[in-house]
Amino acid sequence: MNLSKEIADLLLQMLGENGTVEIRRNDLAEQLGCVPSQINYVLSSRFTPEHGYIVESRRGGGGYIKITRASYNYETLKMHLVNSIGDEIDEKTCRANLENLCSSGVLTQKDARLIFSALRDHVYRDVPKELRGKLRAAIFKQMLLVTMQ
Amino acid sequence: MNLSKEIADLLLQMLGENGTVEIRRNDLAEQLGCVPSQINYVLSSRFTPEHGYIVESRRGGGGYIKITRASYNYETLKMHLVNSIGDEIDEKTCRANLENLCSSGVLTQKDARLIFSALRDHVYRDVPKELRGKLRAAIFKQMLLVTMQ
DNA sequence: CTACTTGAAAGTCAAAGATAGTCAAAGTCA
DNA sequence: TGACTTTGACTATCTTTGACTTTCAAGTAG
Repeated sequence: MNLSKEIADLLLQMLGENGTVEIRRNDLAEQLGCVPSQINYVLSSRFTPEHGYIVESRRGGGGYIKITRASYNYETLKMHLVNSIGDEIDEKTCRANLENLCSSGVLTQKDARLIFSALRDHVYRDVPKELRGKLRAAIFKQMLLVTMQ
Repeated sequence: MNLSKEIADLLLQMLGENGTVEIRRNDLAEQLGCVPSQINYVLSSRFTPEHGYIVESRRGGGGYIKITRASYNYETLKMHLVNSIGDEIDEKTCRANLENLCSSGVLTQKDARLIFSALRDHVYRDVPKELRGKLRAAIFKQMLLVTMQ
């Protein structure tokens, strides 16, 4: 298992039931034996708003990083989604969106997996590159509309 | 016996009872004394949805390739189905197939509607005509495998 | 009180490292 | 000959690291 995943798992565990943690970046890095900026990498790759998290921080003496699991209501989620999909979309963003919908209980794991299977890169192998994103977005929206109706 | 077959056999053995393996491409290649891309060849020629497998992967540090076999009970049914779809398919045929699956209790109405939404003609407007059928077939198969998993 | 200084955080970014994917040329075998 | 296989150069993506930058709180001088 790689470092980033370990860090992410640790943070997830610390988030726990409460859904919030506050860390000191340098302390955590030392405890884990990595460079501090690795923490930033993990945060920016796995604790984004699309993944359903809000990250706040403060520099200087007494600085901190605070992670909060966002709990949106159904309407907000829908609006966020509709706005975030746009004209084209890539596999990664689809996955993040679906995970978010899942963890907030809007979609079941099963539906999410099903939808995702239609959005996987390798399915679009034969489609001209410049079309892939557009087509994926069209299919994604279509399916979301159907599940959420 | 050729290399590809050996690799395939090894993977099958590793899939074992569990029906799932996770490998590191480069390690396996080295262990087998072949180039890494040979693994990709085996996967794309023998572990396709038509064969009843789902392949996921990730690049970069800690990267992996994960192979999952669709569950044993449904295997025959699924393979039959997926294989009967062929290389391309049109909207009407998809609908007929889905209705069939529904009425024989293999799929729920809800799943069928969801799947169908990704196969509708108008979604493929911008795709070159000669590609539509192929793409639709690829997506259909992928989704069927995932729902019936 | 205000302005400046200083040290303690966190942030940014780009280079290097670690994997996997793609593609086409060459080889093999029925 | 045609389908399948093997190979390797090149590409794409994800991770790790560290040098450098920015921000903040607290202390200090005027």
